Amino acid sequence: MSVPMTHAHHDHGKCIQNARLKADEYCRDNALQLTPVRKRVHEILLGEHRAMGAYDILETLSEEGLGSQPPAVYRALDFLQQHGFVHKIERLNAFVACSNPLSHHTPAFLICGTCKAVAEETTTHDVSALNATAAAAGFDVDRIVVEAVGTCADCQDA
Amino acid sequence: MSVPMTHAHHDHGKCIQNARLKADEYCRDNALQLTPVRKRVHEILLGEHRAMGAYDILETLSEEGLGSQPPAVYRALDFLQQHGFVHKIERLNAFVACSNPLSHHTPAFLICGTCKAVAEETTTHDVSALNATAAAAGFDVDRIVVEAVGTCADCQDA
DNA sequence: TGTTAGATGATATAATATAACATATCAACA
DNA sequence: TGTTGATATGTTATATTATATCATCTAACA
Repeated sequence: MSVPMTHAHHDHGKCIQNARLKADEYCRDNALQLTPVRKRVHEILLGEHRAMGAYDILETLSEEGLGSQPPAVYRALDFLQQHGFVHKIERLNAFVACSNPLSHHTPAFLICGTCKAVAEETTTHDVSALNATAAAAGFDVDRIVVEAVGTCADCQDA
Repeated sequence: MSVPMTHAHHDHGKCIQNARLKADEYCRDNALQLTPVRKRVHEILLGEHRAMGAYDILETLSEEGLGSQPPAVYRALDFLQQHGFVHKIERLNAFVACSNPLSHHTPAFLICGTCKAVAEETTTHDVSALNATAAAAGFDVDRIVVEAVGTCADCQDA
């Protein structure tokens, strides 16, 4: 599994630090503005390591004086998604930090319906199979979403 | 491709008729109530052959005196989803009639971002790959959502 | 006939997301 | 220097999607 479900299974601090550095570097190299709001939204998501609703994020931003209205957070999320630092979990209308940024992958998510933890997997041949079907139909694929909803190991135990 | 993107490519009337009969039969056999609202919602979705928002469906229901408030349509949709006659397209917060009901499949959808047409594919080994990964992580999968967003052949031509 | 289970009616509100327009910042360049 | 253009943010309002809650109805059946 590329990313464990819980914090206990990996060095969370290191993982966050790494993601932050990658974002910094990428934005510098590509003349993108990693503004305070954008940076902070990224950090908040990295810190949680699970799917968060836009309004949950907004609450934190608001407390910190970084914006109090929905557009603030949605704009930051758009930016982060666009550049691959954040994924939207369609099933939950919520967002997670990408655990493997800058790799242009098609992610698959394991979403725990109980605790909302989200594990990001890298898809393998599955996507190419769908791509082939699509191509046969003359369908031009932009983006593929793969989401599995279920129960994570921790929640099964409990 | 299991289902063409447009009406022109298949006998739409037959396809609708078949789906209706299956629903009738299944509900009769399982002592489920295929009430007028439920039946009508199913028909509306079958007739469109693309993803529709709950409030679009509600508008039609309302005109026909079958219910004027959101719960009416959401309840019908819940019922139809639960029994496999309708799928929710998470990406669009919209609903489509299942094109292959009663087969307990894990569908994959090709969603045209332009015309909202939705083609339902049957997934192949892709899902089992994800299931294997999930199992390795001790994750118990309930349901898998596979959605590809892009442009259908018709919209590319135009 | 009373009870119950499933369905619907009705009211209210929650949760998610965007439109539209104003303002600010800052770098490029005439 | 001052203007312009591109990008980001502020602000107000509203659109869109979805659910909670409680009342009522109806048919089956003990």
